[in-house]
Amino acid sequence: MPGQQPALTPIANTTRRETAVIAIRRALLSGELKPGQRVKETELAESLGISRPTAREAMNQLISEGSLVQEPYKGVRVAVSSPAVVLDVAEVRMPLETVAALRLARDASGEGIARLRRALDAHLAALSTGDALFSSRTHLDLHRTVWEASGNEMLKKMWPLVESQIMMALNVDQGVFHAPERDAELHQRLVDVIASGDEDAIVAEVRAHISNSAESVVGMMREDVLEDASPAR
Amino acid sequence: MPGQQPALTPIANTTRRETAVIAIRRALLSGELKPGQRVKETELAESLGISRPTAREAMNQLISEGSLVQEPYKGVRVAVSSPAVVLDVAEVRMPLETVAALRLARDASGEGIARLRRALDAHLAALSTGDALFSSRTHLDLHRTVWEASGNEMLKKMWPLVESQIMMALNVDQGVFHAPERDAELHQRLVDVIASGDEDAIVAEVRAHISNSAESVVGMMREDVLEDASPAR
DNA sequence: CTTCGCCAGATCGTTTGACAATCTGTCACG
DNA sequence: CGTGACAGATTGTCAAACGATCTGGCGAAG
Repeated sequence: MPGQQPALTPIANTTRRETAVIAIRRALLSGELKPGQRVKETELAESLGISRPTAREAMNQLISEGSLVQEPYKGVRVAVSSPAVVLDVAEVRMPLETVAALRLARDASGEGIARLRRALDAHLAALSTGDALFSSRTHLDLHRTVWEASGNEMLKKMWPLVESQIMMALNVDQGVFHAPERDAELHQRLVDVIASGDEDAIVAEVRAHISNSAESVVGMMREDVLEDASPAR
Repeated sequence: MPGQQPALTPIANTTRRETAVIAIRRALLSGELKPGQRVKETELAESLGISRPTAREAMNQLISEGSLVQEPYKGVRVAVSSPAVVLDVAEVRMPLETVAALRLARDASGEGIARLRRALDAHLAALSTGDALFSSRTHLDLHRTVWEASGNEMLKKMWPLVESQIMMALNVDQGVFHAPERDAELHQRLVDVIASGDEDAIVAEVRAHISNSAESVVGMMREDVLEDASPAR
């Protein structure tokens, strides 16, 4: 692993299906597609200006990632999270993101940490714009960098599943309360601890980061239930 | 969670796509489809007696699970494992399967342990038939039971990704050496330790089970490379 | 009033057929 | 030998049609 990016990278084919997947993801992240909402092939195809089979393929991909949920013959809906699921995700994320972070910390080339620093810079910049949608994306990018830069192929394969769950949690976060300064501090600290190489500290920080985040989201969800009669929702 | 299975369960629709997925999985597990082998839509459709789009959907699902690998416009191949990947999978499996096993052990209803016992019985019975393919399937069933009976929704979602990697490892195992008695002993012990409720022992046993299995497969792969000139391959 | 059966409409699942897009290999020419 | 053109193979996409399934509404019977 030479740890250097080639100056010229191959131009990748982008299929219309992939473009559709990206568009749907954007709609999910922005809240245009809402939890529980019905997603019909024909409508989606028309909205995106693609054929129905292509829409279907894009939907199938997001179904496999967990952002959409399908029942045969009954259609597709946007996945809905719940406090129990958020806690399940956190339970799985803690050990996995710890594995990833430890691999980053142990990588003598420092390439992974450098990538993580860049992702942090981007996230901090996004937070300072006050644009919640933009910073949600950089937030996801930051965590994805932890998983991908770990170099563990299995973690890379698993990331899309995890991302879709985090995306749902971020939607809850955005919808209720947003604290950019707090977010910046937490992620700055996470990256600093990983870069420190102190493995015990990394284990503890990753755990706390994820656990606190999940508890926060669960708390917001439970407040949502209490004020479910709100006309704004 | 009442912990009881209803006497009558809804009749599930099985789409042709799902039937095709199952058939392809069987071909992968049996070795009919070999690592690195090209899988063409038109041929697969003809072999399975389905239309090309349906074959395409089945393939896409297996691509998302990791059993098949796709490059746009260049086609699909059966995924190939490698020592590095096997070790990556083990690194991820150890904490996750530990989480699952601990949840099983902590479940006061004992339902998960009962399911696991049933899966073990099935696996032991399969091993005693001497049919390697059949026992590969029950082996996968047993580990899938650990993940699914844990009750963690995220683990359930992740299982297909893990299963496809284990399936590749089992193919290596079958192709080289098979030790039913050893297999039976290892899985009997794993289940017994989980059922014992001794959490430290569970952590250690799951770790050893997965780690030793991975090292064994890696060893076989490396022997394969050494004798790669063998005409039987 | 309740329950059941029937039917229509909507949508998903699948098939057929065609064409566009891309890749790969071969051949001819400079 | 290198380059460009072309053909063939396969994938990606589209259009259209039909089969399969589900859901809701309505009328009839008890």
